[in-house]
Amino acid sequence: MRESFLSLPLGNPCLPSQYHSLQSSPSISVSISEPHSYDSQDDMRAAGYYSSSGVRPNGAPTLESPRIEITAYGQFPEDEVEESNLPVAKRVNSIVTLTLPSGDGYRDPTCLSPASSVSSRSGLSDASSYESSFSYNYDNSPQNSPWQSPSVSPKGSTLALPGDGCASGGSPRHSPSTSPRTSVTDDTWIGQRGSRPNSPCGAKRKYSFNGSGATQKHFPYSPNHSPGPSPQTSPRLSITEETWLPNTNQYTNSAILAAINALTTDGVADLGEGIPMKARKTSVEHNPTVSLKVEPGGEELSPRELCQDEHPANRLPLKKEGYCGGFLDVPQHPYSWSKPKQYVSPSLPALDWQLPSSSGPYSLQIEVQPKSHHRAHYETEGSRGAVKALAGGHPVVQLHGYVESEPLTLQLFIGTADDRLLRPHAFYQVHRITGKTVSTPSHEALHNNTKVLEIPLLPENNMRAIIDCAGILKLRNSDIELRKGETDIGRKNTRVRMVFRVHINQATGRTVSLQVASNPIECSQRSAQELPLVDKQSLETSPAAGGERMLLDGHNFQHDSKVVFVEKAQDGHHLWETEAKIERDASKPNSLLVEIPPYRNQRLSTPVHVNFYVCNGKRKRSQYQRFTYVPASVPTIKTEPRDDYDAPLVCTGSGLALHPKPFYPPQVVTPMMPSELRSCVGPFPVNQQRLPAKPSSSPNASPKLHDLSPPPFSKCLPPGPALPQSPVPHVSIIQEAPGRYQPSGLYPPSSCSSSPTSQPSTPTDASFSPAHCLTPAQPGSTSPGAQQHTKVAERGGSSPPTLAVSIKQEPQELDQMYLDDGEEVSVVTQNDGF
DNA sequence: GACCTGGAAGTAAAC
DNA sequence: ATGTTTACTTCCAGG
Repeated sequence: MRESFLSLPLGNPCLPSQYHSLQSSPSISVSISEPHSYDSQDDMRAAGYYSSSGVRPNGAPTLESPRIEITAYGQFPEDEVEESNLPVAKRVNSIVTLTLPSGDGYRDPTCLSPASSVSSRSGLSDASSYESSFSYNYDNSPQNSPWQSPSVSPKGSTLALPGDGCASGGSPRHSPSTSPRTSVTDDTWIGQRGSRPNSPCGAKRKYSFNGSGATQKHFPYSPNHSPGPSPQTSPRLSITEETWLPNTNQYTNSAILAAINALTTDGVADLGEGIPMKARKTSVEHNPTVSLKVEPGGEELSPRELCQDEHPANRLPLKKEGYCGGFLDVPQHPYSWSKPKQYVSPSLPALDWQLPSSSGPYSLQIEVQPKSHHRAHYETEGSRGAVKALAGGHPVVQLHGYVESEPLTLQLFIGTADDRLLRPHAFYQVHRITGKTVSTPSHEALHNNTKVLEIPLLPENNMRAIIDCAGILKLRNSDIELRKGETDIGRKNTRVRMVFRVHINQATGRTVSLQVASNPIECSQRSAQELPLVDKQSLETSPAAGGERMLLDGHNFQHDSKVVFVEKAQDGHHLWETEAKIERDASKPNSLLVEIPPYRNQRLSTPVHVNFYVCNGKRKRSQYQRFTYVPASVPTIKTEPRDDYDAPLVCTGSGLALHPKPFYPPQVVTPMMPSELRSCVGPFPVNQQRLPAKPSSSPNASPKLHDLSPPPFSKCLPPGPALPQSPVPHVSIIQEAPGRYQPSGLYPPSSCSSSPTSQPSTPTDASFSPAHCLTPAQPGSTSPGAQQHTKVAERGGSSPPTLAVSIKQEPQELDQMYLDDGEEVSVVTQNDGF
């Protein structure tokens, strides 16, 4: 049973001090503050992602615009938001009051579910975990994230209401079938889940049994959750909303405002946000986030349990599971955690900040990359296991250069893998895996609606962790898209990256934050089976004359696969495109032997960066891969080394370097400031810049779209350039103990500014402002633009009008989407410019 | 019996 | 407005 979730505003109690306040009611206060400090960063993040929108209204001002919207104040974006939606008072009370008895609750859950859902199962598990877990309170979050609940609930809810299932939801949605989404509010909730499900109610599905039937199946889930019958009951449900509310309270003021709206909405309805549906949903969803599970007993979390996340906002409930999971050994257990936690400072950089992978003596590296494909599981499914490594086993992450005796906490969350700056993925959440097969202890925490898995990094293990405890949960697109601030589209947005972070406290009182992102991971069943994917290319460069053969290693290559080389202008316009010859006889499902086509201009004085992709048909393209034509005199370079290219970047860590593949655009890089830097800066930049083409990068993306997009780079922040490589180190964010980040230096505030805007800061974050800026690096960074956009657009953006507009269109192809993003970028730029 | 998986049916959204 | 295709979710079943 899950039980109810309580909302936890807090999230992670762990950090007492800091967070506490939050928890208590912190939120509110927090929020307030945020505004001030608000660095954009945090907010941005928070906002961005989550709900933000609601928030914005409030404080945003500062940030302003664009991004701000998103932000809500609270860091807890989602939660907040949602919460916010609720009026504060209400919330609290509401909690009580609100409780949506069943229906809503459920729905909310749904909403939540999305996010939450994530957990949902997890949640379940969580719970268990918690239990097992022990120690830490972290969050107790009840399920962790509210999210979970949602999921469950949704269905459950539905179930519950058999008849209406939906009904319960009452809401409109109910008609589940109908268009769930439409009605955002309730429906949404309900509906959402339902959405497909809708069917549930009406649904087509056969499953249904009894009348209500439809849902029943859901139960299954619920089963997990609560089998419960009472649909309503399902813990989740209750939890959700109610929970949320309460929690919410804690959250930010802005949130409150939002909440109010939301609440008012009603719970209704919409308040004003104008964004009815989404908003509500959002709110709802958010709420979920917030909520914690209580029931279970202990699980609930005490506030303390909540983990402390950095941002208050972030802190949401966590799951705690114990280490248990694995057996293991692990010395690590609880204790270790605790220590680590210490490190965590309240003001940790928002998850969407770009951080370097190395700084000074420290270097966070992914020793073993995850496989390029990992089918994520839905809340309605059972876990599909932990992400594995290409060669078997699991990804491995290690912090080099750390000689202290204190253990640290390695954070892991699921980030985006598009062309934009790295940020938490709205449609995927990390899922904690426990069991006999798991040797690494971990526990979940929520940061602004983003689940973060915290794993101990122990000196005795050489600060090396085997990531066998992380799965990936897919949230329903309909649930996420309904969120107020969410502008991203889930459709075809199925690539993610595992993002690892570590925060190192230094004697000086500062905290060095490092981040590394893995190679992209395709998470959809279909994409994994059908889309061609290039894991490795034997050549990175070639003389303009071409003619050399390049071996591509990857997946899903077909006899009729084509390899297309493309050159795009920064603005996305196609400058050149040609199909390379493939030696069919030498090609296999996992490899293609390609003859490098001659470049359009045989007289090169400088290297020219182009892209190529493998195409299995109109809509089945791999991501863009980088390739460089060099003047005849320049020797070609073999790919593997990739580092070459990326090297600098690499440092940063994210796997960029490695990525043989696709470039991700900046994003890949993103992890680190570097990326940005890159973009802006010299060497890489160049490449990257070209890469920009990437936008199109998405191979898939239709060129056309790309074209539209403005050149990302242009936007690069000015500053960036200067820093070029060193960047990394500098990039790293250092925050003072107090919690605020200071830029290590490099980044000019200016850039920050942009970022801020773009991102919504979270309340907590606020504190950082300046420093964050750094992080934000993104902002400026070339990609930045994109990133910003991203955020803006995606998250929340309030963004600039422009962005706002753009919003979720389906990308014909993801790439395109991203490309579109590019557009956003442009917009962003504007924003930046204000 | 729980957890993983792979495969695929059913549904909704995009063309 | 309708039919087709594509992508997303939910189920099912086997290991």
